[in-house]
Parts: sequence; C-alpha cells; structure tokens
Amino acid sequence: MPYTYEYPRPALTVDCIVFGLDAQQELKVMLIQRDIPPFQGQWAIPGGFVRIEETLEAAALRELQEETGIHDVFLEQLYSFGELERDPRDRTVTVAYFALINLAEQEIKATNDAREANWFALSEIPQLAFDHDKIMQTAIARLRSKIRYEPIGFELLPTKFTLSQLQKLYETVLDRKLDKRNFRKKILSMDLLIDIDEVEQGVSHRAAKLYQFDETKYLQLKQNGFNFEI
Amino acid sequence: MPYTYEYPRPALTVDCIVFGLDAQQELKVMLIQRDIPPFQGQWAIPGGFVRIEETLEAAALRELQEETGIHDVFLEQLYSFGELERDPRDRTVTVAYFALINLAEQEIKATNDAREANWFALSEIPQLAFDHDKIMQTAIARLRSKIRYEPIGFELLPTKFTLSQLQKLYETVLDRKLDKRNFRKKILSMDLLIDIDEVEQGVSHRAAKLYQFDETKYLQLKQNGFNFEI
DNA sequence: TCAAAAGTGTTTTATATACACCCATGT
DNA sequence: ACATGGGTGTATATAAAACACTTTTGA
Repeated sequence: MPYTYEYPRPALTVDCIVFGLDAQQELKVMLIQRDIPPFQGQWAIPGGFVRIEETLEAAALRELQEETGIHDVFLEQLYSFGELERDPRDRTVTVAYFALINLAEQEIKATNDAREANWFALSEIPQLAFDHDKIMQTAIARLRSKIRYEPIGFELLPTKFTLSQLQKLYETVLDRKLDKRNFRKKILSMDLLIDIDEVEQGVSHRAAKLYQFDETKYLQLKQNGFNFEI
Repeated sequence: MPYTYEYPRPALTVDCIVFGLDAQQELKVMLIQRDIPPFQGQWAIPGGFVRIEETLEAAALRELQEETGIHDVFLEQLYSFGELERDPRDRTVTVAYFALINLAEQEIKATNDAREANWFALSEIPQLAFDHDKIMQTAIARLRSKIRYEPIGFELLPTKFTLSQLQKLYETVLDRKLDKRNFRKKILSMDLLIDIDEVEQGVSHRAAKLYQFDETKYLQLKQNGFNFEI
C-alpha cells in the first residue's frame, strides 16, 4: 500500500432511520420524498454526504437536523452498506444509523429543503429508493432484538411514563402480547424505574403512576455485569 | 444536495480483526507490523483501501489474503470508525470486520508484502497503530457477547471437535469456568451437534467422541424463532 | 352507576445450578 | 497399575409463565 493512495474513492454518505412513537403509541419511521433523480418522487431514508471535516455521527446528526428538523436524539450506528450498484450515479458507501425519539416531546419543524418529510407506520412503508428497503429491514430487525437486552425503549417514551405505556411499547415493537402482571413484576424487580410520585393527567379513568428510567443507576449496574433483559 | 457532489471525499478503508484458536486451544489475533510511516514498526490490524469496484466485504477478504494469506473465513462486519484524527495523513473512515478461523486447518502462508504477520495471545497484544486499540477492544467485546447467542464459536474449531474442546473454547472466550455436566447437557439438548461416530486420535487416554455442528438444522430452527444460547 | 384502565399474588412449570464418581485408553 | 481426561444423573434453587379479580377515577 503506497504512502499516498491516488485511486478513485467511493463516495461516503450517512443514512439515518428515525423511529418515533406518536401520541397514539404507534411506532413510525421518518421518510423524505426525493425531489431530484434518481428515484425522483420516491420515498427514502434521510441522509447525505459525509463532509471531510466531520465525524460520521456528526454527519448523521447534521443531516437529520437539515432534512427533518429533528435534533437531540438517541443515535446509534446500525451497519455500513457498500454494494456496488446501490447508487446508480456513483459508487457510494453508506454508514447507516438509527435514531429513537419521542414524538410528543419533539416538535418536527418544516424542512429547510423543499423535500417533504413524513411519518409512516411500519406497516405502511412504501417502496423506497436505492437499497433503502434493505437498510430499513436491517433497522427494524435491530430495534426488535436490541430492545430486549438494552434499555433503549425508554428513548421512545416521554421522560415520565406509565407502566402501561412501557408495556404497550414493548408489545408494539416485539409484536406480541405480554402479561401485565409478569411484565410489571419483571421491570420493577430490576429496580431501575424511579417512582416520581406523580400520576398521569387528563384521563377519564384511574390515573396511572408515572415513572422515570434511572439511567445513572443502570450504567452503574451495567459496569458490575448486570444485564438488562425483558 | 447537488446532483454531483464535488467536495473532497474521506478515504475509505477496511480493517479485519482475525481471531484464531491455535493447537493449544489458545485464542489469538493476527497482527501485521507496519513497514512504512506513520507508526512504522508498530503492530496494526490488517487492512487497506477499498477499491472503487469492490464491495466492503470483498475488500476485507482481499486484504486478508494479500497481507496474511488467510482465505475462506467466517467474516462479519464489526463497526465503522470515522473519527477525524484517526489517520494523521488523511481523513480516513474504516469499516472494520472480524474473522474467525481455525488455525489447525488453515495454513498461514508467508505474506506477499515484506511486512511481518504474527499471532498474538489476547493478553499479549502490543500497543497498536492508529486507533486500532479501540477497534481491537470493540472486536473482543463483540466476540465475547456474540458467542453467547449465535453459534459462531464453531468457526474457531475444526469441523470435527470434541465437547471438551467446545467447552474450553467457551471458557477461554468468556473467561470463566463452566460446569462440565451442565455445559454438555445444555449444548446437547439443543440437538444441533451431529454425533459422527468417530473418536479423536492419538491421545494417551480415553478418546473423546467427535461431533459436527449441524448448520443446516440451525438455520431451519432459527427461522422458526429458535435462539441459540449458552 | 357505569366504563375504562390501574393495580395486585399465588401456583405451576421450566430452567439453571451445584455437585462426585466410574470409565476407557495408552503408557 | 497408574495417570489422564471422558463421560454420566439427581437434587435444589431460581426464574418464567399462567391466571382473575378489586380499585380508582371521571363522565
């Protein structure tokens, strides 16, 4: 390998699959509509080129802000995709990230770009541009498996949440019913939820207690070998 | 984002952490000694630039072959590293892979390059060039966690192996003793090992039975929701 | 007083853990 | 006959799963 490498370089992009829980507790992903060829008019995962002076994560956060107005999110690297024909214009490698946000707490601004951005339920995702279908499937699979052994589900909920909200989230993501008593027993036995002595407001039935996830305590326990698991 | 993107592109490389089990059942990694600056003389993870007409995985396999003679290996993407200062020459993003091989079955040829390639026990890894220490730590952590819930350990063993070899491998990677009876009970209860009705040769004690991992059966079970776990 | 969701324990079943001796083989 | 690792079963403890009713609140 020569000291300087003069051969042509693949283009490098980041793409970011954003998962959000809406007010109806439905799991959605953010997509943007392409306004230029190729795949003009088709929906795609937000993303763009990595600049020479920014890290991969910084690029993902910047693109997210620019294209969807989303900021201050949980972000985690998903996978890198480098098939030869994934972009018809040019050889392009993309580093995909996934983000988790709570829609109730995050106001989605209109995009700077002319492009339309919209939330789609997982069951209603249209055919996507490039190899984004594959990236999306990878992201959904990762979310489903990771939510079981890392406490990332809390990123989708408001800071204060009820046990029913949490359970419904797990049922949505894992796509199966969970037993209420067993779920509560298990999650409370970890002793990672802070009972903040408040109850939900504005419901026409018995108000549920609100909890917060104790991130500090989790990080301590994790260091000592504790494994979160639902 | 313009149709053509004229800004400078980061260089793109692949790096490949190769884990191997030697004849003494010791877990080792392959490193190469750099023969040019920067970090001349220091040890590094094998890797190199991604060519414009090859996929990431192809690049990883090619570099492995060129630098170490290793071929036909289990290869899995680890993580992509894109910090700004990771290569002092140029902005360079690397997609790291990890490979698992069985040293007894793979003959390591002399390298094409003048560079020296060598196996290091995990406890004897020297300080590495670039951010390769960080990449190495990520790889070791991934191997440790992944071996528990995916049957990747078999990639480190010969096709035919004894239960004691398998147990020792897990003990090495997980860095703790396992109970012999419980281990055998658990692994055999999955019914994924084929008893090939042969025994090991050339030992001066009772010869152990040889088994093979039933990959086909595992893939079937996996599709039906089965989870491998030790 | 009704509707709607919150909250709460016990029994059964399955899985994990702890633990020690005899067996087969080569030298 | 001895040294070396191979091979085996049971009892106990822990964790998961199944299961239904009472409570609280607002409309």
